[in-house]
Amino acid sequence: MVRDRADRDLLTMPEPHPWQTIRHEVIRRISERIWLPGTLIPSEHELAREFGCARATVNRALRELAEGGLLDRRRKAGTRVAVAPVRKAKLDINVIRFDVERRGASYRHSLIERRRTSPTEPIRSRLKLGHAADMLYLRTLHLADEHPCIYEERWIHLAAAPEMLEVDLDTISANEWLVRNLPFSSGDIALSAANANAREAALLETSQGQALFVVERTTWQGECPITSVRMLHAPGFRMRMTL
Amino acid sequence: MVRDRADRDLLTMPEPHPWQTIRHEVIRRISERIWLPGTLIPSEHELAREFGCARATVNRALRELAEGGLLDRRRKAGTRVAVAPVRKAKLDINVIRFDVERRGASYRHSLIERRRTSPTEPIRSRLKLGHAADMLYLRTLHLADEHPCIYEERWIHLAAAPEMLEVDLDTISANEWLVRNLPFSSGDIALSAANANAREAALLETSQGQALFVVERTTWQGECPITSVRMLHAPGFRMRMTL
DNA sequence: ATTGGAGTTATGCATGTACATAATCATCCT
DNA sequence: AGGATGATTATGTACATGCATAACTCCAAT
Repeated sequence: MVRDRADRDLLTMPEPHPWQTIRHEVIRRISERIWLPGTLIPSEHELAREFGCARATVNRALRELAEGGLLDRRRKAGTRVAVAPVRKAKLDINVIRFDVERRGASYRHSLIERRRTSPTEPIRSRLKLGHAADMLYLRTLHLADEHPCIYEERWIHLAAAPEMLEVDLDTISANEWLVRNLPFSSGDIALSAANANAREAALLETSQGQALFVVERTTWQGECPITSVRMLHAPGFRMRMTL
Repeated sequence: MVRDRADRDLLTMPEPHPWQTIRHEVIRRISERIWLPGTLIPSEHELAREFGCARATVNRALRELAEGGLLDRRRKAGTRVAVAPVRKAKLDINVIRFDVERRGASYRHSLIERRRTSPTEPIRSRLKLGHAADMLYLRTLHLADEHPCIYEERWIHLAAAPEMLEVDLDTISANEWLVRNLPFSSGDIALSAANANAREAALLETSQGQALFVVERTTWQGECPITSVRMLHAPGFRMRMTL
């Protein structure tokens, strides 16, 4: 049998499902150096026999670990402990309002500028739009407990989101409207650091030159770009994630 | 049948497996607003009938999408399109040397300081070590094509990695040695931005006050902390990921 | 010696069945 | 009416089986 209460309780508590138990046990054997990096571990068949379960159950556990980067699997070659694991960290991309409210603060946003125009060259190339396109350019300040926390500059491709012209952006932020109404199929994110210029510093109530955490995000619906946004976070912001 | 070449080729190419085809098709129906946010989608049974496959196959596709945050699933309640999707982005955490070499640059690192000492208070609390512990403190500069790209300050818990005392840190960086020899079971990461102080600016060949991208990472083996590191990235660094 | 198969083997996936579990809904009893 | 109860239903998981596919081994043919 797979379940073993005595062992179970010593580790992280409730793991009712066999495949989770197996995953946990494999992690244990790797982190306690029972199975060394680079070495072959038993085949799914053998593990299934050892744990007294079906091969599919072992497969699910090992597949998850391989996706997480801890194992290397190749057909016929078998499964080995990753030598230099490329670990995968998962980052939650949430609506800004939720992030703020989850920290127990009150949320408000303020539209600074709203302009219908065609994109600048860097934006055009980032969105892979060959010719001038009809776009909405927005500058928005997000506040937590009335303190500015994010200043964002956003381009919205009106061909992808024509309804955006009718949206009352004082009631709902473009961020939230888009997330709620245009689930995107793909996107990319770039994180970096930049010094605040005079205008940005004033908006974020800090001083010029202050290091700001920058998130740039572009989202697509298939081949069609939806929006590209640059978000400057107020000093002190930290983005957390777990491995 | 599930496969449909004509549709297939218009999207992202090779998707030989039914469950991937189904996943893709569900994404399409959501992003093209055929299935609106908040609405119930057909049950696994119905979809299995529609796609002419087993329920388990549908289940796998939907499970992946739920893990990615695009769907909300609850027993009996059924599956609905997430209203305000908390999308999950995956970030690859690689060995620094690999990252540099993958960009086509030559890698070198240089040990600036190596000291056996007990940790400062902030480090002690971050590692949840109540009393003074025996640790190794390292300062290292990582270079790409002889230009500094990362300056790191690292604490290593010697109880977790006693072999570290014997390692020749000019031959292999602590980063790489640890990844190769102590596959860890868990860790946390915090990303932020900071202004370079005089010493950091000098090491990274930039000017004081320059905004730097900061990665702080702590790793654990079960309950036992292994290492905590603060990495300052040279100006211009961007961390990319996809949704 | 190198190339080219054929055989073998481990993983990857699909299927049908079965049972567990959670949530919802209708119903019955007080 | 209101609350407890049991039926229903969709998802979550497990399992046995079978085939597909990739890659390794080894042997034979050129």
